[in-house]
Amino acid sequence: MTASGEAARRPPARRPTIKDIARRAGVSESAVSFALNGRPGVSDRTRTRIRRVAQELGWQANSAARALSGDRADCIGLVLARPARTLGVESFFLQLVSGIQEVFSAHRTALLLQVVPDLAAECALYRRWWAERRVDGVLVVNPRTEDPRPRLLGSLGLPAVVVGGLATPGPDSAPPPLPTVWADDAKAMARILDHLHGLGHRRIVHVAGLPELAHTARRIRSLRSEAARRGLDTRQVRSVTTDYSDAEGAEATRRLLDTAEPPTAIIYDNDVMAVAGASVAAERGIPVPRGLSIVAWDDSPLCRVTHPRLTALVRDTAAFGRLAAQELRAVLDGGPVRAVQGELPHLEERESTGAP
Amino acid sequence: MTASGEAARRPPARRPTIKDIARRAGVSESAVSFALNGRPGVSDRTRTRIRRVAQELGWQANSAARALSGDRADCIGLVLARPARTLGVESFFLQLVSGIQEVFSAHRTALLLQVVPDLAAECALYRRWWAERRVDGVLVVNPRTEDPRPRLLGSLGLPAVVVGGLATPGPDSAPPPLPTVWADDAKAMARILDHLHGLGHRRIVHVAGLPELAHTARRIRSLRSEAARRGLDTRQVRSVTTDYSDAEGAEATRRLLDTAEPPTAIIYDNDVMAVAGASVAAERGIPVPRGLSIVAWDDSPLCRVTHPRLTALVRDTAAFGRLAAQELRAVLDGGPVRAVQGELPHLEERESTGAP
DNA sequence: GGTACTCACTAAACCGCATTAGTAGCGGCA
DNA sequence: TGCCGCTACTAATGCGGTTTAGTGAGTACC
Repeated sequence: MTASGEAARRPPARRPTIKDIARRAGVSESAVSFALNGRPGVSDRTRTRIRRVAQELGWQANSAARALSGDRADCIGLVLARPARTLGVESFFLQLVSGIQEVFSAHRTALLLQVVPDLAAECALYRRWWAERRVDGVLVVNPRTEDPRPRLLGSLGLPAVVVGGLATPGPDSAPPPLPTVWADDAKAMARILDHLHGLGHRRIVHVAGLPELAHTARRIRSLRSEAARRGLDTRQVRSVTTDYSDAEGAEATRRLLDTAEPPTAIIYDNDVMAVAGASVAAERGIPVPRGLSIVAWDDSPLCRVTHPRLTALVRDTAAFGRLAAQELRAVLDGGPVRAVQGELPHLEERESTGAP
Repeated sequence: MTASGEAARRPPARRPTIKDIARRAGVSESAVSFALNGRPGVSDRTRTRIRRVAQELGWQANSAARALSGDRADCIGLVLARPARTLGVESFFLQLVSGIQEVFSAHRTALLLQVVPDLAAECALYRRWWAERRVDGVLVVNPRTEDPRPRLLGSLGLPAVVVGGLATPGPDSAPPPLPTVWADDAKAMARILDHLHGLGHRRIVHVAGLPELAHTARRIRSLRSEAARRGLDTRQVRSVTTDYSDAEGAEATRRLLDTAEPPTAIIYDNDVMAVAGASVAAERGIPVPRGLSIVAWDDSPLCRVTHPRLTALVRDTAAFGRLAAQELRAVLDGGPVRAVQGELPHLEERESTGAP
């Protein structure tokens, strides 16, 4: 159903160019360019006058023209390769984007965001952006254990920063390392185990996310080594993987609770699964934390609205986004390839964890 | 803490231009342009040959050059004016963005996303994008009851589509109407009231979102008129407003339950507040739905992980995004200013609603 | 056989800016 | 007086496309 209206399109105001400024200030276009870009070649008096005229006209450089002559796009890209199904359950991405923006908007650099169905589409998009010179660089999220992206971006020469840990290179020879910002999942996992082990838990299961993601692998590895270090039985302290959805989180919980020796504590890799797990416990009449302790990896309002409230690993995701953005800026400025570590998350102990 | 590495920057492959294609195909640059854009002026034989060469070289038009000469940016913008605090609690935006992308990526048009703190910053950004010719058009979200954006965008001549209902014009004279895609909140509210009233509820409160948003006003108005139509007491069927956060949702619920005649049903304007409300009921030992029925406006995994699961108004947000994107495309193609209606949401009846 | 017309293509201008290569004017200095 | 070097500018070129204005060859027509 539509209601038509008049197009009523008044001719839009013409956007001023440096030519307009030049004419109005009585100087050449080059003088204007020098003046506005802080280049030498004009007197202070003239520079001030030109700047005032530009201000009056509300001039802003045409981004296309600037990109064409300057060989920059003043734009960076972020691709989200995700099945639509799991999109937007977590607050993670908007927070991250928000942090990224904070840094780049200060540099008049825009953020191109694209959601694609899978990794192949993501790679194709990088190729296109590169060929089109759409972006000056990209932020790569969700690094995988076998990741084709570092190799591709390296060969294209498209500056990139990997967000969330080092992507493990693919099988064929050594790809160029990409600059990275990462969180210390090992220490975070150790922190959680300290907490649970200290409370007396010996049967602890980690309901992890997608197995192909690098950070999932890191967390699983870390759980195993931390368990070993504490002399815990690795059949009773282990990880299972899911697709991050509430459905699989609940399903995994049911399966775990149905075993002969069910875990006394479960660590969920995101907030949604943790809440789903708590819900399964409630459905079975298992008291939390007495019958089952629950930890959520990543805090959110969700963790605070359940009963009991969920103990959660709190990260400042926006800060992580800022860090990633700063690193990409540094790389664009010709900085070295580095691996920068984000701040260590802390465990917010709430009522969902206690002695078994 | 950082670990340095070698810059190891191999000289990136040079990106091919039409000049390269022209040289290799033995024709002029104009011929290449004609051939690749489907313009007349080259024979079919030559056209095919040029296309093959372009393919071989992996050529893609430099977006800046095309934007400069074609006076388009092949890019649309979306600004999110939100305090960082309330960012990303709802799944709404990523879903919307995902739908928008689907349409625009098919047209090789990119999406520029920016998060800003407030409306003033949003307006400033529109001005800048316009002056910089960064975008061909924008999608305006969260229309307000008194909204400066239609007037601004109209005066700039920056094509725009308002997502989520007609923005009520500001006080000073009539601003140009903007094309819109909207959801019928009135019918949706009527549907919810049908359900609750049919179950026997007479004291129904609507915990709404931010009062300055146009859709909040529409829902409040609609609740009032629907209540009147059914002869319900408007002191017992009413709305209260919040900032959408779990905290205010919980707080509002507490206040409501503390009154002499507490509501027997509450309608929450988002999923997070609904879950928070359910949590407050649990904390007070009020059984849901026997002691309190709960409806969430917008479904999400959250509504399915609580106990009992929440009755929710289900909208296909990605589809709404697609619709908005299609409308903006139409406007960019010179279509008329219209108000297009999205599909009517449906009420998913779950266990959180029942007879009082 | 000359003119008109079409076809397939090339040359050149242009989009708005950055940058490089001049150039005019002037003071200093031998 | 002539030359140098500096300042403050202007002219011209290029970025990579699109588009307009030619241009030469071939064909149709009288």
